[in-house]
Amino acid sequence: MSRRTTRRTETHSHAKHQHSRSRADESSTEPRDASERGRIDRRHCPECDGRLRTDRSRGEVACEQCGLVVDETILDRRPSRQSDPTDCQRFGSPTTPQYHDDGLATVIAASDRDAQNKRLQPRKRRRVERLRTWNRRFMTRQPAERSLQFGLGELGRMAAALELSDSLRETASVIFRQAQDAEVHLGRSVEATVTASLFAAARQAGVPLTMDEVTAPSRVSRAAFERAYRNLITELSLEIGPPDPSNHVTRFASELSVSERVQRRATAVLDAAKAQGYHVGKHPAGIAASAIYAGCLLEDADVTQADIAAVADISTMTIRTHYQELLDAWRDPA
DNA sequence: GGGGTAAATACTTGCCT
DNA sequence: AGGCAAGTATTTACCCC
Repeated sequence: MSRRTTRRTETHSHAKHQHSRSRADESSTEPRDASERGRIDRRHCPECDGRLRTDRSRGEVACEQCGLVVDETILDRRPSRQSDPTDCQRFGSPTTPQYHDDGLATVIAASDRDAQNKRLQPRKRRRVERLRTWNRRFMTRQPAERSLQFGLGELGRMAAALELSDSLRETASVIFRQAQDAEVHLGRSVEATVTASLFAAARQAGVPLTMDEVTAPSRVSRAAFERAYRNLITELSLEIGPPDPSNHVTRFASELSVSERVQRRATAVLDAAKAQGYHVGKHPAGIAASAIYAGCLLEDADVTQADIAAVADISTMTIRTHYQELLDAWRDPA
């Protein structure tokens, strides 16, 4: 993996920034920049507050000061080779970590015609057939390459079954490749590692996905998955925080159609509690639901514990056990 | 409906074989 | 890889205000 990814792994917590920002970049309609170094971004680095620079040729937004890559999925909007035949730097499709050969396969066409679309001579045809066979064999010859190909295929299948975003799938692909490089799954099921990569990517991106949900479309047992996940975390030393209840707050709030003020209160209460680590080891949905209830009390909203418990799929008792402590944490920040 | 207690159950973790 | 025990969190049943 490149130096860029190294920097990224150290700052896993910025995964969220990548996702939220890439969309903004793709939809950007600002004029192209002619300079080679790229233009200065309006935004600032989330880590050191330095200036961000967009480098179209590399397809990334990076901090000038500390080098943190905030986004490496932006579109290259320079003119394509079609509009400038002399520009050999840009040709073919963009590369993607989702395929074992980065999407840059050399494929010998299946038809028996040459570039001028003329039929090949029989002798030449046999030769092309032989080349085709060997090309196919070489592409997936090494076992590692084969399991990579299989794994990424599985990953795509599961991501589709779980209806996950493309960016999440890309993150999972990168994690799976790192696992492959580190030989995490030697002697273990590739599928378990795939499932674990997907789950790790979801956790990093703050996507509320439970262990049961990821293992559902997978053919591995829950126990095998858990082993693979633990191995993945330790071997790649991924830093993954406890599941973040904040993601649930937004969802529950909209399902309950509570006011904007209530939601803001709930978020504030939750942030205070998170700062004190209150949420660690507790059911994220339970904490989120309790924060909403606290928000409703503070704003005098007419929502019962039972209403919230129903949308959060938890018991009213859980709300009662948490909301007082959440309010205490909010009133008396550490 | 809100608030509580006690017991049952679920889940995690560490340890052992 | 599986079983067990201990600890913690959550749920259920039930009560009172």
